[in-house]
Amino acid sequence: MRTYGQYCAVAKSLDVLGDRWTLLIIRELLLTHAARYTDLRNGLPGIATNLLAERLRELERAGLVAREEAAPPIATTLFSLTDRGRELEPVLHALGRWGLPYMAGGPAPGDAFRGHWLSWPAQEFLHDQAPDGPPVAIAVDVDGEEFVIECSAGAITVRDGRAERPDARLAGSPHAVLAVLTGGAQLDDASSALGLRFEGDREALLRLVPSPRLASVRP
Amino acid sequence: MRTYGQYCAVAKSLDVLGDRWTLLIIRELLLTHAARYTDLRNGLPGIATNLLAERLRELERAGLVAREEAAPPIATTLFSLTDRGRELEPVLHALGRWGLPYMAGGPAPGDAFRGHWLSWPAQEFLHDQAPDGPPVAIAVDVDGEEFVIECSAGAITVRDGRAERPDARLAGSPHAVLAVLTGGAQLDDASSALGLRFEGDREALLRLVPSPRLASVRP
DNA sequence: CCGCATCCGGGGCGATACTG
DNA sequence: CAGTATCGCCCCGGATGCGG
Repeated sequence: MRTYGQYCAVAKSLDVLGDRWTLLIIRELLLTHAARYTDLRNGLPGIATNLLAERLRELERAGLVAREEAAPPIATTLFSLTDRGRELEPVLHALGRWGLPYMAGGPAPGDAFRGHWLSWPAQEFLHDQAPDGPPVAIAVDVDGEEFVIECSAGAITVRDGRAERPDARLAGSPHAVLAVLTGGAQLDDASSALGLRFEGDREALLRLVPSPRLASVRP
Repeated sequence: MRTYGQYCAVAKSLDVLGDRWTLLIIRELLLTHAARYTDLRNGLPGIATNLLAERLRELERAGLVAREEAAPPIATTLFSLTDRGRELEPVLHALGRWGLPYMAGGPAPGDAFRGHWLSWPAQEFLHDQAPDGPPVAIAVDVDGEEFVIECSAGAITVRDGRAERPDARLAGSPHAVLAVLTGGAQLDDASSALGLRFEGDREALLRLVPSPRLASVRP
């Protein structure tokens, strides 16, 4: 990117991050911790393959991304954030929170969606309201992509994949699941109005779901 | 800007903010509260005038910027942020904090500088360590641009212009002043190594300057 | 298959000139 | 003062090819 040529911290940040797709690549690496080139392509629908390669090179040169060549039997390349790259988490969180209102109406026609994009709002908005209770696991199925929200002793973790024996199952559109996760819709309202499907232990979910707040995604 | 077409809050934010110069225009409006077109041009050295006009139109359409035509005797246009635009303050703060390390070496050759760009670090890093003390005012002169840091009853305010009877005067390069404001350099070190000039009540400044911390700009 | 490199068309961007 | 007009150029998007 052409530099702004300004002795200002915001401009200096944008000199590094301002190129198209750069911050979304950071998003993917923050959400996945370590990803192959193909994983990144899949998490960034719409990116041109040459741009992804070029951005990764630039981010490596800037010291935000590390490239790890796996041992011969595996023969693949893993991309991950350096410490300096992980320091961008507050920036991505601020951007995500500011953009939440644009999610309210549901996806625009043609919008792509990936299940793991919801792991940020799950981490950010859910809180364990009964830290002394037993651990719970909630399986989430969004447009066929599945992940698991686990809660134990006050800590929330989100991981990809299927749960073995979840306490509850949540399934529906991205919009419906997001509305429930951010506290913008009550479970029953989302079921009737947004087609959300819920089964299992109702208490397990209600333990985590926040009360409605300003930053939420309302139906 | 061409939309990313992703149902993700970060991507939706970047659909609005991702164009070149857009976030720097927001920076100017956050720092100046209300600015004329010419003020914005002056605070954004390097921008092409057609781009500034186009960005302002887009930001107005997006509901982030309001254009106010002053009454006939004044005959000028004022641009300011809407409430929604001001909600970007956390985003700009996060970007500024992340970019601080890039300021450590001083300006790159050819870098432009404007005095009011320092008002953010002044607000962010200075704290009144003696809220019960008398009000103080410190005049700052950076490359000929002047502003005033005022402190009263624990609150820090920064404004452009000259102080009538400041308790202290601080003058020097952007790099030197920034290093002192962020706590990266002690006053004496900055004087000897960075050519900082200081006169007046030393206690007035030491009351505000933070102790060295990680996010500071070191010489 | 994975991780790119190359090629090409179109549009965003940069610089300057000009205007009510 | 607050823009519009114009014109290269380079970044970006989309497709294809290619070595390990």
